[in-house]
Amino acid sequence: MRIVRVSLPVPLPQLFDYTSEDATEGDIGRCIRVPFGRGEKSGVIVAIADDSAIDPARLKAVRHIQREVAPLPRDWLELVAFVARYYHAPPGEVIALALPPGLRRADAVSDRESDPLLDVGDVGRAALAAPRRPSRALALLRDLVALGVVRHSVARALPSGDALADALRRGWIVPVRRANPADAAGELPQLTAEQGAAIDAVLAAGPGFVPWLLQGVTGSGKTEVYLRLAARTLEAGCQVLMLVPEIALTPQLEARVAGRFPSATVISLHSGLAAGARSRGFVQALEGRADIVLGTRLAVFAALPRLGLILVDEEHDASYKQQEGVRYSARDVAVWRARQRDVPILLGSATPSLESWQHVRAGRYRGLRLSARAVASTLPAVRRIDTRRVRLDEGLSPALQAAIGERLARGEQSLVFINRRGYAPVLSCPSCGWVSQCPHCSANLVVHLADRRLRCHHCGCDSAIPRVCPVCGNQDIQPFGRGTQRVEARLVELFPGARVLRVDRDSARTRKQWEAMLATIAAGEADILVGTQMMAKGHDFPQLTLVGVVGADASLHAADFRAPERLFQQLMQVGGRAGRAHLPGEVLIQTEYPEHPLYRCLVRHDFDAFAARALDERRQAGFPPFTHQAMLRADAPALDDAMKFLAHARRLAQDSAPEGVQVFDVVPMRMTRLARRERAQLLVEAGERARLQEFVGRWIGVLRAQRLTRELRWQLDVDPLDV
DNA sequence: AGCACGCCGACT
DNA sequence: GTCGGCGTGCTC
Repeated sequence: MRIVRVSLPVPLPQLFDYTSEDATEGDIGRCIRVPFGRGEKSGVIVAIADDSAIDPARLKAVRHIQREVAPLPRDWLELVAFVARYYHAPPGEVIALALPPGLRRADAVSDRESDPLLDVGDVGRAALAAPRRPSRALALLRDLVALGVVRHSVARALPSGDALADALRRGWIVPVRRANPADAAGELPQLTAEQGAAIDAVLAAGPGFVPWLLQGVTGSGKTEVYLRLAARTLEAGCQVLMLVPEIALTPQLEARVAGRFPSATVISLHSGLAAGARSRGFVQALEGRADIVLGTRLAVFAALPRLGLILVDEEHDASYKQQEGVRYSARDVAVWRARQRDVPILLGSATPSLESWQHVRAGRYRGLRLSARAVASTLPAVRRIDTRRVRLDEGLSPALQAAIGERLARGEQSLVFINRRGYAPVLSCPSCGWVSQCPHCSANLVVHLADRRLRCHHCGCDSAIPRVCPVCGNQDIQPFGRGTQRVEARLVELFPGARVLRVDRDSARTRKQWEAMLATIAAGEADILVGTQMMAKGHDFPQLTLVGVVGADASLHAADFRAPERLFQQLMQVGGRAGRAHLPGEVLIQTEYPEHPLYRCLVRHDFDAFAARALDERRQAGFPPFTHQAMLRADAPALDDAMKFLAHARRLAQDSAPEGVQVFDVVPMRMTRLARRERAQLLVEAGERARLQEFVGRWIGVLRAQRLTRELRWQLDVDPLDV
């Protein structure tokens, strides 16, 4: 009789012990079902022992150990334990987030049979090409079993008759993705000198852990560098983990990777997948059958026995940070993982995060540069339009209008970038001062004229646009300010013959709509685009030669110390959309502060100067990356309750805070009210990460033991992005 | 987190 | 006399 130590998805920091007749060390890492309280739960075995600190009478027996799937390897359990430790989350919660939900259930075999977990590989492809006579199919299936391509249990479970076709229809057997013949036949693009140098540098450094930051301007061919390095990794028999910010926005990348490696198994992992597909992909990675795992932040938790290289594309992107539950940064976890597994990691971006940039300056990461565009000859010309002394027409300056007119005459595309969707950010009554406030949030309801609604962009609540002022009855209520819809409407009036296309979260709600829009733009069936930051993310629009930036000044004076970094990144990314292929691009930035250093750096495409300056400011102000932060947030229906809890937490912190750890004041959050709850926060900061970690660990332990009033909730955010 | 137990107000 | 509110406490 042995003791199995189990991590369960409950918000408790400890492990739970159970008895088992037959458990062995080989079961460590296996999914398990155990009785828990009145019911039953699934977890993961993290250790096997001979005795337990718990009274033997209280120990319950294991229900079922999932032995059909390979156990999760040690390094995966260590990774999960690290994330739990670093982000101060219960280990079981981290496992719940890292494992596909379908897999964790660990039910009996019947469950697995409905799950398509198999991949027929090369042999399977041959089998599928064979005539589909039932007897022949069954014989082939027997061969596949013999070759170890298909599992016995599943092969046995197949009904007789047209077995193979049936298995395929039910998804028990999944054919390997067909190679894109065009890509496989086509020659590889010629590398630029810089691309070649970057690849050589990474290869020369060998297979061990080296963190690289690849800084490459838009269009410089970062993806080609990733693909060449991936190819070398595959040749060496290793797996590649490639993280991207949002897979929905990058359908071409998926196709490009799959097309480039026709004989490799490429799987994608993201939250949009159906349970079966996600489990299947995870198991393929875990059993070493997947060669390339391409995915969003959750893919950083894929188990990869042959891992040889990690790639993080657009490493500065905020979507790598999970903003609820366990608030981990997939980019940071990826770096830890590369070190743990002693493999190289390449972080790529045109506009690196200041954190990664500072790592290069300090010599902790090695820098690589791609400063020349691989296809177009030059970077776009960036110009400022001083809007202090010009008359704007719905936000559009005469110079921008003229530039759009020129593009129309030449048959080229223009993009007006305005990072605010809807028609106008607020509806207001000029006579009594009423504004359209959200009843649940400290935010204004945005006017959506397209579907005649007032909508809150934070809680989603929605109401009809009133005809008269709800307070004084004034009939002359006005939308103030402007968003994409309003600019779109004006552009239609100004350029009657032009095809104006609005691209924002409202017009491209689904992946299908988004892809349709990309196709429309690529086919040249739109002349003027009006778009939000959706348009800034890595897409090539060969006919786009003008980007006009409207309303950027707003973020110049934002309270958040990261606002300038985000603005610069965004403008550089969206500017990069202009002028690829053979047409030179132009970026026009409307501003009332043409001499602002941020814009001056932008005009020169000088990320380095911007970063150096921003980092100096951060050093002087004592902000990250020169200090390390953890944020405690609380929310309740009434602000006072949240503030009181945090004040209590603050007293506890001050009692135990060591030297070098600074505890700030409790303050309401900038957007205090969100969805009927009021929120406050408490910042803790330290010069040394380890010191902060150690202190926060003890502090959170004490906080967990506090009893709370019913409606109060709190969470901890290590390395918060918004402060 | 669930999910029990447990002790006080408005209903068949 | 009961249904049901959510405070409190436990889960190997």
